[in-house]
Amino acid sequence: MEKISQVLHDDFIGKSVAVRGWVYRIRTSKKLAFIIIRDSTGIIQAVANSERLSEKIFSDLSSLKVESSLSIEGIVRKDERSVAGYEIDIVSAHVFQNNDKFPISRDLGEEFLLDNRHLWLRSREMTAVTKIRSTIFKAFSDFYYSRGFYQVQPPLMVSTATEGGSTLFKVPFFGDEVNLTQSSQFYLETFIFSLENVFTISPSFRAEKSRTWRHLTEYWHAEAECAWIGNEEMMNIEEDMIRYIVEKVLESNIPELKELGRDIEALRKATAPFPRIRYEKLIEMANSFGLDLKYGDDLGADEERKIMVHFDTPIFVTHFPRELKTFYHMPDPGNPNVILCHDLLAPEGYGEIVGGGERIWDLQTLEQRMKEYNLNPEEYYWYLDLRRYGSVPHSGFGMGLDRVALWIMHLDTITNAIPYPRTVRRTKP
RNA sequence: GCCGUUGUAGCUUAGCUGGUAGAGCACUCGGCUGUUAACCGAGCGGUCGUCGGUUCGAAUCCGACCAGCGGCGCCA
Repeated sequence: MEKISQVLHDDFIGKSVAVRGWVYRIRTSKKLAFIIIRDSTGIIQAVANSERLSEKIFSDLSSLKVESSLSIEGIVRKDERSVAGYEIDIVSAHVFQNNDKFPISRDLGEEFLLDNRHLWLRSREMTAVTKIRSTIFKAFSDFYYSRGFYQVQPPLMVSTATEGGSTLFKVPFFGDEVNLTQSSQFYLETFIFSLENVFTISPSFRAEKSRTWRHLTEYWHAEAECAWIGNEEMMNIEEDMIRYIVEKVLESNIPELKELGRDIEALRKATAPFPRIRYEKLIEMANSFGLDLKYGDDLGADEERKIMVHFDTPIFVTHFPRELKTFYHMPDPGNPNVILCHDLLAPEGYGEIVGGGERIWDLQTLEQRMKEYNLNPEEYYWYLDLRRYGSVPHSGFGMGLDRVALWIMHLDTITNAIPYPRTVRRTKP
């Protein structure tokens, strides 16, 4: 039994092969049936010729419908007339299931395809998306393993908030209540005292009623935390990591990128060095692009889009004003009104994909900041304990892998970048 | 939380100023072809989101309700 992509080579010409898969397209006539068969590796055209097959087999094959499953044996021929350039003359066939009409045909609406995502998953587009995601997820882990990081598994059910309490999902818990995690950062920080450098890929949940092209309520959060390093060094590592992911996709997924119509040269440009721009400089720059921002304004989706069409690579934006970020960020010793943090904005208008920076590691400063944010120190006793026993400078980041996938594939909405999107209005299929 | 929009066959849709519905895809049958999202002919398939109102007459106008979609904010 061969995989279809294997068969698409001159080595197989004239040889007998067996492939199995699903009917991708079928066209029939009295004497011939053209069946395009799909498996996980690709598509190939097979021809059933009534003169060479028994009447039974020919009529069985002719009556197949899209997505029927079968296996065939036949002789490979090079043929310009076939979609993939090669063709199999069917000698024998076995039909596993000749199904009823497949619900998905052409000219379909976005909503219908989302309702039928379990079936649409078989489409060439979704196959390309899921293959590229696989590369991205693997590349992320591989990168950190190669740097000597440990992968850790934080809890998903938690009793404390990381960002704001209003966006937490509450889940019943033995008569009590627990939250679904929004970020594993605090737990990752607990690991650095034994492992120093750690990462995780785990889901995060946000109960924000966001209805935008780049928000999911359940998304794949890639996070890392490193002992002994500061904001600058953290950015160096992230830059290498992003570049590694893009390179791996370019190495492994050119056919899939083409399938999605991705401008591959534009993606290749993203592997150049990433500019680092201080927040206040970025405001000036944005205004020179025609925006109207003042110091202290946060960057909205429109602003990020308008800024990022001017860059080929992602850019780091650093030194945000304190008020724009949450409590655990380290103030800049040179200017305590700004913090040692960074956002990474993806090019081609995609905007924020990473948020990170140096963490406050001094107990007093952290306690004071928590007071300013009205957080109860008792709930965070374990987080504060980290600053009591052998505290060290450290930095980390969180990256939305689905957003990275969205940008790398140049799709128009995040729901197309994940197989089963969970949004404020969708939990099916 | 705010703003905007849509609801007509399984799916994608046409239907302007009111005269009780047309098409493409899918499916079935037939024809034809080395076909490429094939093509040609026929068939199947719709109480036009729901309820109420105006009218001789409502998919079309009005009202209420229901459901869906898009964008912003929030963030990754």
